[in-house]
Amino acid sequence: MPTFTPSNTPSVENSVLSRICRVLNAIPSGRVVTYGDLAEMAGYPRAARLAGGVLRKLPKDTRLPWHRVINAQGRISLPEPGASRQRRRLEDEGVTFLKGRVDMTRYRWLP
DNA sequence: CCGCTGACTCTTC
DNA sequence: GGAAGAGCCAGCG
Repeated sequence: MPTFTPSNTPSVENSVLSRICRVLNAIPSGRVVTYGDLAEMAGYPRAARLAGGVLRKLPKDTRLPWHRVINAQGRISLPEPGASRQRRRLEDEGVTFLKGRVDMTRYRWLP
């Protein structure tokens, strides 16, 4: 979670980013969600691209499970070399890929 | 206020 | 199933 100071009133950091991060932390290991799901669960229906934008700006060393977010097709949207890292992390958590795709019916997290 | 930009999605061919 | 086009939404210059 980012650190806030009462002085700065970040439009992005506070609302969107904090909500996204909260949802992100709630995703169990070995499960995945789509960008659309992430945005919706954060309170921004149909703002899938927004979710992607937030993830893109996360620091490389973040502890957040950013790798559990994939696109609606079950594919990784992150360009290389990130894609390889993401896939490896998911596989480490037990998520299997079939023909480059994640079996959404089995791993998609739906609270 | 305007216009452009995306780790996106959905619908149609 | 893959390509193409049209929505979508908030942030940013």
